Amino acid sequence: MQRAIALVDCNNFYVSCERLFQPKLEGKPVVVLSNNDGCVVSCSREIKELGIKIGTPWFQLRDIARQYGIVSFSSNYTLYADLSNRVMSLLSQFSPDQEVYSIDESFLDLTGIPGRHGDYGQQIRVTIRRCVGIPVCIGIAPSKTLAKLANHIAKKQTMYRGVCNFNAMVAAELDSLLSGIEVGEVWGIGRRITSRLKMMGIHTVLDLKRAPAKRIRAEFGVVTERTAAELNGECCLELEGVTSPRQQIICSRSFGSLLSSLSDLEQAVIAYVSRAAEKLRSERSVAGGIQVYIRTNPHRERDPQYRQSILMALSSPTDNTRLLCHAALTGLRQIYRTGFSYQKAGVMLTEILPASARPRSLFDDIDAQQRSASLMSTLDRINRRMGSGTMQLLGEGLRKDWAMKRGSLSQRCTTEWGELPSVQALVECRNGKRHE
DNA sequence: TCTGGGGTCCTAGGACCC
DNA sequence: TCTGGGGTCCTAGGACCC
Repeated sequence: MQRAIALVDCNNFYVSCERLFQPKLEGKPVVVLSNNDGCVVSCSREIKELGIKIGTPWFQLRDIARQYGIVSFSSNYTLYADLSNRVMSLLSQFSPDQEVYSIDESFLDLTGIPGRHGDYGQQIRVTIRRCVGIPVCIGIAPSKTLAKLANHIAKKQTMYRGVCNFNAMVAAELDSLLSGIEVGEVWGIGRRITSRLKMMGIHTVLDLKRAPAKRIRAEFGVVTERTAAELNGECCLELEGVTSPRQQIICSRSFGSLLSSLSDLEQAVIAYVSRAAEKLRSERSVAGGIQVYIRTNPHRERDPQYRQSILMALSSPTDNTRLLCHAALTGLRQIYRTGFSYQKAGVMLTEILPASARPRSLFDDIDAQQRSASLMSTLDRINRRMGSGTMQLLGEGLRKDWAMKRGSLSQRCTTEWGELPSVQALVECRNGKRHE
């Protein structure tokens, strides 16, 4: 039986989330910005039509934004994560085998599901739109890589009405579609490989599909070889149903303004370690090492530049925020240099293993460990219930001059009682939808 | 003035061993 | 003068993804 893998991808996901509660923004140019309102990370169709690309620094768009009345939002991850969960949970009802690939994408295995998969795809679209309000497009194909491309076409070519099924096409039709797509659009073919492929005369997806496997292997390695095989309909990448525990947890951020004092950096590092440790405990894991790094702003070429990182081993793997902070601060003091303006710091938890597999030592202080575990779980419970950051280490500081800028943040409409939309706003939402 | 954050996998090369 | 071959493990860095 032919494999049928569907890729469901939300359209301009962050922008769609914002529009959901402000339907008057339908048809208007809207962008969502990264942390610190730095770069564009999601943009509406109207923005793409203006030639603006994802990743463009926002300050470079100030003039054009005024000219075209662009509406901008700071990123509201609480809102996006909640709406994503709703989409994913609905999608899980359409297939026994789902891989949630990212916040706005999910693979579904449709192999063996009876009926025409194109119709099934339309049914999925309508359901997501009606129940959550987010528009999605769907690509269906025998491999994940081809499903990605089918999705790309479903988004670009309106004649497919949001669902493109490669499995329903004859070979010549498919090849003609593939010959019209640049090779850089392929999942797994990034900027570097694209330019090297082009030097070899491989420009389109069809060119890569037809390239000799041995040559691709020799030039680019096993990963790209697999990608090419997937283009030929060979399914090399299986769906990964259960998410395996992470191997590293990173928390890093640029500061709202440049920092130079060690004490400011210490506050930020304590805050980042706290976030990372919270994630670690939520996965019931412990970490054996913690890496800290700091850097100046590489874009300010005239300023003296410095970047350094250090990996600290822990005497025994732990999930305790205070122990992790102690290691991180020891490291930070070793790499800190005076005379620089720092723009960013980060911490990375490594050597992660399940808490149940933590090695025991003869010298473990069982009492102290139990007290620490109970302190941490109380901390997490309070912050889950009362909101993140309700209870924190004093070392994070209270003023947080370094905290990131989020100038145009929307409400957390679906997760905070205090930020629920008013009845009137909801009526406006509904009326807005009717006009579509 | 202002340029994000969080991940994974693979490979090359060095250290070390027999 | 001529200096092997094969294996493992670790780390840093590159490339990719959203």
